[in-house]
Amino acid sequence: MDFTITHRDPASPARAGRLYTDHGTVDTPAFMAVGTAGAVKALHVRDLRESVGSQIMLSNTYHLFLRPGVDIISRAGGLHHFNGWDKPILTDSGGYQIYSLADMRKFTDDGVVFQSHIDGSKHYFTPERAIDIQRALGADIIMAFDECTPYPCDYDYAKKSMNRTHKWLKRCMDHFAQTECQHGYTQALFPIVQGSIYPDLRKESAEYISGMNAFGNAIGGLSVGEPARMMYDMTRDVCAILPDLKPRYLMGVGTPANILESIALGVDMFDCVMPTRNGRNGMLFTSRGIINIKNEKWKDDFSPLDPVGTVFADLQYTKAFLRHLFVAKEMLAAMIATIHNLGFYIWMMREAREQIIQGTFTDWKEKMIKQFMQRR
RNA sequence: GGGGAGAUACCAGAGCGGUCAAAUGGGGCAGACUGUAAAUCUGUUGGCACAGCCUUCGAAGGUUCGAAUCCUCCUCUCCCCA
Repeated sequence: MDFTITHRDPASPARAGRLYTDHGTVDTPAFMAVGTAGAVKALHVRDLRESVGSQIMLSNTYHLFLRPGVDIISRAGGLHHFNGWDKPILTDSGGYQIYSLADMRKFTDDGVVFQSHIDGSKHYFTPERAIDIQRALGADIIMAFDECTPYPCDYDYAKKSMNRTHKWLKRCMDHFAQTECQHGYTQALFPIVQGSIYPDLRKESAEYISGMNAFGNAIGGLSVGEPARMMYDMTRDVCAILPDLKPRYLMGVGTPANILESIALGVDMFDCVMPTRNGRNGMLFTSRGIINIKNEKWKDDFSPLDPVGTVFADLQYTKAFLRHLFVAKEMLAAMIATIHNLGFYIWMMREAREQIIQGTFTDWKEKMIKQFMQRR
């Protein structure tokens, strides 16, 4: 695996690069579509690849562990073989579920007991186990087992949690070094910076994480409800410390504006459920702003979804028809919205990359963000 | 022809003398959603000069301090028997 920065924006820390994996190349800045259970909801891998143009997708250790189970995926030859996506995959470690399933978990001395959201059964995750599972799943990039703190989070807890994440990281790194991918290709482990919204904790965490000398590094614990300003401040502080030549991954971000601002701070990789989930709920990200396609005002708007969109569905379907599909609760509504939104996100990343290469990123970014501020 | 049941807000359907502008579903409208417990959740859904007032429960009369709820009559619907 390799990562090269090919261009730098003259007016900001933004950079364009290439991430090389055994399953192909990822141009950065990159957005990863979220396929929690091994599938991007409402989308075929063929459309993810050919229509949307994704180069990498994300899946979740916790969900795949519960269903269908690690053994099945391992016997299938790894997640790539199981779900038919032969390009790069990143798996989250289950750390986020410690946060989102907060009322169904219990910390012990060296791990976390989870209660399954599916059937209530109890399962024990440790850093070592999270690595073992991700070795068996076989994603190209795997994540350290961390705790994502909520917002707001008091200082003492943030510090305690950060220290626990650091201890877990050490165990993840050690266990990672002692094990191998089960499917014959290279995997990289990304550690995760925590520290909530406290600059000194973020600094401490970023320094600790940098010292682990991993292939790439992630920033976690943001976009959990804090003001965007805070998120940018934390991201800026952390990026200033993380190794310049290694990929930086801002986990769970975000809105188009969040992503563009974070690219400008030197982030290379993103993932977010927003284009898929919000799409299924009727929110469309278009080149002319954000729209709620379920609103009555679109009922007789026979213009294409996005006249300058890059996905076939953008010209194939009208706003009025897609609104009708949502109102009628047709499955096709979710499919069209998903392919459109992901197409938009991927287009935006390609364009951002191109603007960095051309040296015009900063001006372009400002113009784009103004467009996203407007709701139509 | 005989016997019975019923008409309530956009729809279905509770309510059966005051705490009813009227439960609950559905539908409509709007909002939320950031490493997915989410094809989900929340709000709202008679009018207005909106902590109050006005007009509503098939129509018209009546009883009562007070009626969607009781009585009379009218109109319409459905069911059973022949």
